[in-house]
Amino acid sequence: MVSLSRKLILPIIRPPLVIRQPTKFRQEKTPFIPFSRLQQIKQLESQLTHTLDSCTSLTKVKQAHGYIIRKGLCQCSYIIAKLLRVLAKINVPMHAYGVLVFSQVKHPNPFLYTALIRGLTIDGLFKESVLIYSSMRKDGVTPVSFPYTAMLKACSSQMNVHLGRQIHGESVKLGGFGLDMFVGNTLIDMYVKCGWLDCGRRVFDKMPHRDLISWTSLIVAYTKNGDMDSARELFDGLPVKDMVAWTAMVTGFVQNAKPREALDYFERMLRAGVETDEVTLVGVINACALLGTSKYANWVRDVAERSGYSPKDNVVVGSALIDMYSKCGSAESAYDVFKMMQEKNVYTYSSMIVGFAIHGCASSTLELFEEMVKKDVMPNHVTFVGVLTACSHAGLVEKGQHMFKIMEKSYGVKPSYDHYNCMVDLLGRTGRLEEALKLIRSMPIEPNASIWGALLGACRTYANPDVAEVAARHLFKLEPDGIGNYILLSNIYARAGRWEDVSKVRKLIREKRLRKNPAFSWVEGSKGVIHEFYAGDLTHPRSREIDQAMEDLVDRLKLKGHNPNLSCVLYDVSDEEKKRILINHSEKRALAYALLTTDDGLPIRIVKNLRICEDCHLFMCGTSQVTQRQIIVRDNMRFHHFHDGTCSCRNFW
DNA sequence: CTAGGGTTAG
Repeated sequence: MVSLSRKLILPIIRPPLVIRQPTKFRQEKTPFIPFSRLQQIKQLESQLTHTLDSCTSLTKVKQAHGYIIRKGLCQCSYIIAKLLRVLAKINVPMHAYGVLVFSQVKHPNPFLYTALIRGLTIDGLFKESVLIYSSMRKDGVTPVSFPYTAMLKACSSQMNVHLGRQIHGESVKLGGFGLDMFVGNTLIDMYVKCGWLDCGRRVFDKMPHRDLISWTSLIVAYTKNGDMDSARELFDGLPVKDMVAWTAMVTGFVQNAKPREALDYFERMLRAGVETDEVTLVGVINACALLGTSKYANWVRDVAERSGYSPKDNVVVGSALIDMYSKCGSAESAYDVFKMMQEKNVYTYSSMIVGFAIHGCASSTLELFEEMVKKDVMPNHVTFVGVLTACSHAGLVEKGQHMFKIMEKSYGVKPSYDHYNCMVDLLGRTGRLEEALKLIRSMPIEPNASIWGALLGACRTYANPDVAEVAARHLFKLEPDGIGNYILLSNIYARAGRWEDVSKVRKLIREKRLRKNPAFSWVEGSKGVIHEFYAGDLTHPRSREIDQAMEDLVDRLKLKGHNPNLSCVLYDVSDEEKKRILINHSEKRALAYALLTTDDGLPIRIVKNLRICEDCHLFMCGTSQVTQRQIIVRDNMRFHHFHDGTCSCRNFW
């Protein structure tokens, strides 16, 4: 008891970063072998390594093994370990042939055990790895850290913290390297992957020597947890920052939807003279995709080209660029990138297919799908989300149903929640609400909140409070705190004129003390400066001018017969107050600012975090007519291209 | 051996 409590109150030690030293292994006692034979073996080993490396199929590996046996080296752990690593590399399952070859070695060394454990882990054969591990323990093999790291990784993939801890304990007892950098880093990673971040942190704090990898592991753990402040704190304390650490910060901000911070870190990284590679660039490209502005899109493409990563010969950068351009509102630029790419894989095709789909280019989507199949690129679940979405936007119900029916039979893609979602949307969009409900009830998997949400959304468009009530009942059970569901239901009741039900839902919202997310929009002003507008926030330095521009615009719209749609305001306030709330919606203020500051010929691109409301949608239509400016709004759902009084979404969104 | 990455609708 005493020693335990003393252990617990040990102060946290934070030794300085050390540059990694080459690991020292204990020398095993080897039998006497004449020098000439030793030289011969060495030569053979390097020759065999080379042969194994060039194996691309199981047959070739088997041939190589035959040769190894003939040369009398089938007992050599080094060579057999190499063989197992090659099997893993060419995706041959370990359990049949690999285990057989392994079992022929009488005294496997730790590296051979490690290779087998790793291979089994890749195949997801956890029990088998544990078995191999215990037989190694029984053999009393000279302890080195490799097999322990491999086992910790296996435990992490199985989320088995308990066994991981035990194995770590054994590594401490046996070899005393329980907190060396490899084992420690893997242990941190295991804790983090299993959601035990604080334990990971404790290991980090206890490690006597840490390298950049320890630091980066933990930084990434914090970013994945949404805790950018802790990540930043750790990162700031890092005396030497390399490309990977910087990239971890950049992508961390991207994953937490903070594109401007991501770009800020990227610039600091460049200023610090750190090199970038394709992984960094993908992070930066994604940041620009989040921003959704064309200027940054072109800028990052230029950066990529100049750093030697052109979409022409880099499939990862190319695919990321396609996704970015379509999210920045330009399916054309996305397709330009697509066309110039030499290598195209499933990511490339899927990105482009989804890109066409969200821009409403259904025929291009379907053509591209055919092309992909013809070129033997196997479509996956994401590809089908794109295809079904395209059918949905274009009202191609039969085509969509057909694709849904054949996706598993012809392409082996099992319909998932995402696909059912698309189908509910497809049916709901054309008003087939009962059919959609029937589909949901026939699902082999339990329908989740987003499925019922898709149905509820369709009920809003078709003002069907009866089906809406069914969907809402399930939704309130699955997501009791989802404010959006209550608002939707209330709007549906309102449109059906069921005001008593409206007030019932409003009361529910009040009782649950739910609050709407703050809405905001951003727009690119002159010189690529991005301006953010929050709903009702009048702190922009040019607020006065924006107000003036807004008044002018409202007057011009009134002349054309555009009136505010007061039913978009869910609060019980006077009509005047409703008008005031509507006119302060963030996208309207962003629009007024853009009209004020940008050139006439250019399209106005607005990005907003929530779904655009009906009143703003109408307002944008009207403005595109009276000003003859093209307006592109990206909301959290899709793109709206407003042109001369109409929207590309055909008023379904 | 251990750290950063590309496609998902409404």
